[in-house]
Formats: sequence, structure tokens, C-alpha cells
Amino acid sequence: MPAYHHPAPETFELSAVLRALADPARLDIVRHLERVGEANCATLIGTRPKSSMSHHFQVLRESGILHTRIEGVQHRNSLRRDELNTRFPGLLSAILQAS
Amino acid sequence: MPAYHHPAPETFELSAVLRALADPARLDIVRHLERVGEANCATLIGTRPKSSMSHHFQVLRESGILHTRIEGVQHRNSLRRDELNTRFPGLLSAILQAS
DNA sequence: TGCATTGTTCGAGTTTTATCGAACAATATG
DNA sequence: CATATTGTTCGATAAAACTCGAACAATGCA
Repeated sequence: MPAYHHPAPETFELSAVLRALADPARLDIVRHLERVGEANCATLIGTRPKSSMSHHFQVLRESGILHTRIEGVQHRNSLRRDELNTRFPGLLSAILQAS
Repeated sequence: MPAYHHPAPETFELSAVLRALADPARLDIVRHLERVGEANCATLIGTRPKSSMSHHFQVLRESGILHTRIEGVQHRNSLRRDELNTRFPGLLSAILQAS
């Protein structure tokens, strides 16, 4: 399992970030990561199948919203808070703050 | 031409707002309104046909992002800054601030 | 080695969204 | 009233995105 590619903050695209966060399932993922800091996919799967979740994590990763660290068989995800805040100041916190 | 329906701030949905702003054409509209304050559809039409623009304005209106005032034959659009800021503090300015 | 766990990838089906021309409605103006 | 202006609505097409099962890959452990 090769390591993932994570885009550099300079290449984050606002449209991609907004599109990624516009999906309720992905917004749930982001909110959960905000609370727990780091989580693997399995702990975040609710009723959805693995393949759907894997897709959502991919969208979040490729837009720059989260980072995936591989540890053994688990893929641990966490928000790229600092990098997002550097590129789009205040955006993530404004979105997380919204009820 | 009946007046438009503009949703109340309490009913704004974050997903809908993000989805509306995730489209580059609509983000351009929002940025333009930010600059000029108020504009009708015609002045915002670039290369796209009227029907496409009308659709984008509808999406922006129904998500709560802009208000459309009818004056004669023109439909004047402006951002609902205060209402958006009340419902989602800091969100619009964070998005407008992003390059 | 055999098996369970974790997650990706593939492919197909469904839904949503965007695009745009044509026809229409409403207002203004000559 | 005739015509131009502004923008919506309709309908069809195309593109994008979501969903999910099945097969696969990689690790960990007995």
C-alpha cells in the first residue's frame, strides 16, 4: 500500500474544497475529525458501505482537507487545519462553527 | 413577474450554501456582487447564455446567498451579507477573502 | 500458512447538476 | 399598439457525482 499523495497548500482550490464540504456525509466526517483528532475509516462508517466511505475520504484528501497516515492496516485521517488555514484563513473554522 | 421567495436566515442550509459557492461561475457572480454591490443579470453575463445565468442566480437565491429586487424589467441582485453572517458567521468573508 | 481486518479499486447503475436554445412573460418606450 | 429589453421557464442533452457490491491488496496474527 503506497503512501497517499497530499496536495501542497498552494495548490488547494477553493472550488474543490467547497465542493468537498458541500456533501453532508463528508461534512459529518470533517466534524467528527474535528472532535476526535484522528480516526480511521472503519470508525467513521455508519450505515454506508466501505466503498462509499473510501470515495468520500479520497475527495477530502485530494482537495487538501485531510491527511491520511498509514499505520499497519489502518488509515488514520486527520484534518489539515494549519495548512487549510494558511491557504484559506478562517474558512474551516467558519464551517465547523456553523451548526 | 411576481416577487421572488427569499428563504429566512434560520432556514439556510450549510450544504446548500457550500454547494452553491462551489461552482466557479457562481463564485464569480458572488465576487462581482461583492465589488459592485448590486447588479442585474445582464451586466453579469459573460459568455454564457441568459438561461444558464438565470439558473445560477436561482441557485444562489434559493440557498440564501443573494437577494433579487425587481425594478421595472431589471432584476437587481445583491449579497445577503448580514443575514449570511448571522447564520454562518465569518463564512462569506472567508470565502471572499480567498484568492 | 491460513484467516481475519482494513481499506482500495473496479464497474455498473442511479441521481444530480450544468448547459443552452427556443419560447414565453413582463415592462418600458417610441 | 409595435417593438425592444430583461429575464424566466421548458425541454433535451451532456457531464459530473454518489452509491454500492464484488473482487482485490496489504497487514497482522494465530
